[in-house]
Amino acid sequence: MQDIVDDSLTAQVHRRLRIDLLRGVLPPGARLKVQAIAARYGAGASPVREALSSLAAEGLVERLDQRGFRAAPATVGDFDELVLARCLLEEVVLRESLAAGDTGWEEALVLARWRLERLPRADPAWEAAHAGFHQALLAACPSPTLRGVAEALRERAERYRSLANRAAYPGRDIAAEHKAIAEAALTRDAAQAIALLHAHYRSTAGFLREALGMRGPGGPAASAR
Amino acid sequence: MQDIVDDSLTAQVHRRLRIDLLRGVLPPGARLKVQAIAARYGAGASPVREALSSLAAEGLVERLDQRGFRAAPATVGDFDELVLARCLLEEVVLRESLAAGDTGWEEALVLARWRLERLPRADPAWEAAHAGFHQALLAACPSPTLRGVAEALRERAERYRSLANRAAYPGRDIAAEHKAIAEAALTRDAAQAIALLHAHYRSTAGFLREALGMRGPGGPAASAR
DNA sequence: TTCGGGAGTTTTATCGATAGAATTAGGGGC
DNA sequence: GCCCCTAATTCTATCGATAAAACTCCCGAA
Repeated sequence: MQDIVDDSLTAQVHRRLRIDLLRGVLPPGARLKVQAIAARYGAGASPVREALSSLAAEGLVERLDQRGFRAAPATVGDFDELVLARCLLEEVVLRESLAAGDTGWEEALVLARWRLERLPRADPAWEAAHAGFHQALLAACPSPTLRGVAEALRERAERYRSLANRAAYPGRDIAAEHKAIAEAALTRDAAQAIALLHAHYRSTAGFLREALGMRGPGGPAASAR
Repeated sequence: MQDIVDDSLTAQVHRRLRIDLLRGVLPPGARLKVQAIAARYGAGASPVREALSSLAAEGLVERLDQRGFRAAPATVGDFDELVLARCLLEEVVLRESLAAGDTGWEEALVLARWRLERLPRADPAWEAAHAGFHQALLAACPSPTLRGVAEALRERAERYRSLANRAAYPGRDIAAEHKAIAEAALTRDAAQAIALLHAHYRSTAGFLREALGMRGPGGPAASAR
């Protein structure tokens, strides 16, 4: 048969817009003209407008006074702040996850790492597996709200990664980093896991900033001991 | 012409809906019929629908598959999780704020506490002053994103407070609690400030849970219809 | 050439109308 | 008397149309 009950047009547009935004198809700062989008996704103005409103609330899109919407801009400042926010937030979320994780969580984590490990970084499924690994890491944190925020921040970060399309990470062994993080997590060594996670993020941030040719002011990733 | 030409209708509706939602005028779980709201706020369906979409993204409203919107339900489970999330999040946000706060931050904090202190709890301006105090506390955290999340959570918490309308806090000296928190913050005693803040939240939570007559897992606080 | 003023052209923000999905109200069967 | 099925009614999800606001571009004055 066909697709699983295509939900509302609004939902479809929302989903597709989000993907295009995260994938960089719609570059930062690009004006999002309602008519154009409506035509592109085969919908009227109402669903598009609704989807854009949601995305604006989520922060992926910006609303200009009386001038419509545009893709959220990407700047060094925003990026650095994003990294900082992730480090600070995941510090507690990871800690709580380690404190509350049970056997099921451990197994899911092992599985997630296995799936990530066996995929080459070039595989299109790698992104999803990577996201899965990081999610599994935090999955046991008892606050869905905070896990949700962490997830939202991860998405924003992935957008930057897409923008620095296929940036290579010379001389870096990401698999090893993930392995180390997973091990620290499984042995419930919170301090170590957090330190490794932070290093992981900061390292990626460094490469990305480089690849994006971003530099100059914007406020360095502050000090998060 | 400086008729502060209220921004777009969508924005107006959004603002008013949010207020009514936070104030409990629109009780948890209440169906939010587009037409009714449109009529109430003197607008067409489009602006209302857009506003509702945003609010849904913000979590104040829920979207039912093909059945419209309804005010986010309020349950013990949600409330407890909210308190937990606030404690965990503000633990780092407050810590970073204390670490980064400069003289200006200190002065703003002192001022905020002064304003709060001189207002009787019954004064309609108390809520705002209270919000101001807690914001001032976190204001120096270098991550606007996390401050924003903290603020969003505070709003959700205030919604619960409204629902437990004019609940008294017998035998509790809130002013003293604020004073202690402010002092710990000003002396940069992070551990102490965090402990006091957590106690402050948990204490309020206890009274609220009581006042709302919430007990039993997931029990709804209201049933609309 | 440079700057300010319009006229003309896009786009946005909203409205009113309309298929259709859902919910409710009735009427028989069992 | 209780439950199921169909008709009537209520709302939601969308479309197409339309003032109003915001850009463009071209032109003439300095």
